[in-house]
Amino acid sequence: MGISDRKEREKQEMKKLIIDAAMRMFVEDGYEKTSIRNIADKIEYSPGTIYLYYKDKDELLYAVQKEAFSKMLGAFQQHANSRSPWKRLEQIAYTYVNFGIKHPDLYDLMFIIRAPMNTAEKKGDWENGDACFNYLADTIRECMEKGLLRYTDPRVAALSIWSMGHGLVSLQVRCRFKVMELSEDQESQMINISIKEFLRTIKA
Amino acid sequence: MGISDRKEREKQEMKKLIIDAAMRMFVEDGYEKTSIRNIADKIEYSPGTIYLYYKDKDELLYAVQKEAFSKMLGAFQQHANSRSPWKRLEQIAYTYVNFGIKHPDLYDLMFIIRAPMNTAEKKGDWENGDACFNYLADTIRECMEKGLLRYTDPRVAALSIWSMGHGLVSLQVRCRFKVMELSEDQESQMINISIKEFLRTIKA
DNA sequence: GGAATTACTGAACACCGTTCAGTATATTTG
DNA sequence: CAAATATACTGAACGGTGTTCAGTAATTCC
Repeated sequence: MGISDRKEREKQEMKKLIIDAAMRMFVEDGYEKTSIRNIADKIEYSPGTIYLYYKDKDELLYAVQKEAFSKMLGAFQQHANSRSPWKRLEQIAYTYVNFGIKHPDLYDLMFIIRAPMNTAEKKGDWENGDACFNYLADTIRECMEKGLLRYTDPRVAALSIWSMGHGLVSLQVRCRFKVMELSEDQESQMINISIKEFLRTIKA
Repeated sequence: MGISDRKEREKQEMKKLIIDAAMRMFVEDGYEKTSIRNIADKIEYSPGTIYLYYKDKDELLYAVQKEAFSKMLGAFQQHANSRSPWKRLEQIAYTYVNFGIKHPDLYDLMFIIRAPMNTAEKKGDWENGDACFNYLADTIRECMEKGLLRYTDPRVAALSIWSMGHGLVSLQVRCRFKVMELSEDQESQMINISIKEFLRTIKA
């Protein structure tokens, strides 16, 4: 049946049109200014149309989040691909933090705001972050097999390393380091030193 | 002048009435459902009245945030008061994470949401977190004086320790650990192990 | 070509933060 | 004490939000 094939294809194209517009607005104008109405305006459709393709805003954000994660995975593949598992772990850490600071609005969507996790809850699982998390988890496993890490449980290692990275990024993008009264330069410098020191302390 | 004294007192009482109501709604109904209108309803005033006492919602949240920080300071004083600086540091870490997980909505206000930091920006400084941060910073300084920490810079130490704690809490309250597919029990257990391991690795 | 299906619209609903002319109360002044 | 002034508060209105749905226009089917 050629027609229903085309219909399906058109539906997918429309969904892509929507999340591409959303993604662009997200990066350019920030999360706060990306409303259903604004997205509809941008793609020259009525607000109601968006609801024919996504059940609600949460589901739309979930789709955009997926895109953001594949962008992060790309960054990992490009900047964290050393053959040495330890070196790769270091590269992952720096790439993660750089990504967060360079794309704060995408980082919001991926790790900070509550929004798209309701959809993840409904769907029963949250597949979006899988590939990125496994990139880290696999590297950690490799490191531990070679006895390069001080951890005994790879899950604890992943949880800890991820938390340290996320803590640094999220306190920085949410301006909480303000309390330390550092200059911008000092702040980003100290974040880098923190990563370096942390990696040093977890190394076997 | 007795009358203007009373007027000033009444003004302060009204401000307190507002933030107390806001604080209660925050904890009971969550951040999302705490609107200016709802707060006004609760204290039986019109929405406009609130704007006679707080310039905007951000400034109101800033005031509530202050309360939340004093609550956290109270928790520190109660549960992290060992004479031994190292033990106190450990207590601070556990108290911080417990506080965040026990009061996720207050934690939101203090460290996650963007909101009240605009007011902090305008005021030039962010005094709200001062006391809590200094509680940590002082303990770190004491530890370092006694050579109990592997860090060389106390600021880096504070940044790192705080980030680890915040990373654990915020990924947990925002359900991002979902990707690891752990049971609730496992998750909270691993968070505790992460803290323990982290403290072990930074100990000199 | 006419009927049935599909795609889309845009007004309407119930919220939100915020403003402001108008009113009611309290204080000061003559 | 009465009039004038100052203060405290109201609630409708503005422009925004996410979401729904009756109605319309286009497409596909028979």
